[in-house]
Amino acid sequence: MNKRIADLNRYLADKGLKITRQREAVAQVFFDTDGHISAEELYVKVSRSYPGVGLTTVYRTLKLLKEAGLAKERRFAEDSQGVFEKEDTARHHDHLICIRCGKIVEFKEPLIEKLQDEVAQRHGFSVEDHKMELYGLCSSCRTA
Amino acid sequence: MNKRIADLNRYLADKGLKITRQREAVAQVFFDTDGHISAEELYVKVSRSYPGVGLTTVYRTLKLLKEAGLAKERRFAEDSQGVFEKEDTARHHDHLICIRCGKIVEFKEPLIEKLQDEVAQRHGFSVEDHKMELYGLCSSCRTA
DNA sequence: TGAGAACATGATAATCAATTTCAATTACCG
DNA sequence: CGGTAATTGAAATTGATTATCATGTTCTCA
Repeated sequence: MNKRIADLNRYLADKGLKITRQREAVAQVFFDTDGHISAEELYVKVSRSYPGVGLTTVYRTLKLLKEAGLAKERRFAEDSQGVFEKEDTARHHDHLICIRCGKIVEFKEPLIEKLQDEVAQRHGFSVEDHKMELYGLCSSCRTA
Repeated sequence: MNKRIADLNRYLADKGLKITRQREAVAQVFFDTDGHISAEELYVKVSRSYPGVGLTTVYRTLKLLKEAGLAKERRFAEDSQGVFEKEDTARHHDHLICIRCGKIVEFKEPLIEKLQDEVAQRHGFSVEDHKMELYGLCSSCRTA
């Protein structure tokens, strides 16, 4: 059915972990979600289709998905809870966030990544990952 | 004595807030600290020179310092603890973080900021602030 | 200068997301 | 199938941060 579910199952098998109803339910709903979702929100969504899955299990499954490289955790505002999004390594992106309405736009800028590598090299670092968030006003909020 | 303490006192006066022993103690120790420090760490440090200042007050003072534009709060990786650093608006910088030893190097790259503005403009955004963190291995950890 | 009003303090309690615990349940290897 | 190790979910716990509140301090203005 789903390539990503298969990826997860392969990861579980490799680690000697088990494929359970709950894990498949959480993963399925997560993979069907676009954009960002918190553990709490995902829990509510999963409960609708597959009642009886606990919040604890949602947290645990998200952790597994991260370990398997299938999900990525983000933390936008400095006070909020973590949110998760599908990891698509082929399409790494950064975020543009409106400080008034909260709108989030994803973008990718290879030139910036190239410069990041250069800067890191200058300091003797190799870059494994990065996080870049631009905070500002979107067009609607600017004219309003 | 200290220009920054004066800045803080001016801010407090403007807001109708009061200059207290505790606020000066926390601010003084904070301004004497280079790099990043958590509220808890600052509390310990303050307690050595000025015993009897509560953790609650350290949190409250750091919040004031942020509001006054004299401190900046950061949250690296997915660590749940926020850290603070002196804000020197004339020298905004980003961070290079070693994922093995935790070493943090600050850097500034005007070219990247120029590109950020361009990307934002393309999406109708104005940029007010940004956060960029590069995660990788420092030279010592790479060769170890 | 001194009294009063407003603000600040600090111990403790409360919050909130996230993790741990643990007894009961389930997957899966042979 | 049977046994064992992994998994589950409810509840308890953690860890960082914030709110509460009675008491103490600062600062204004007469």
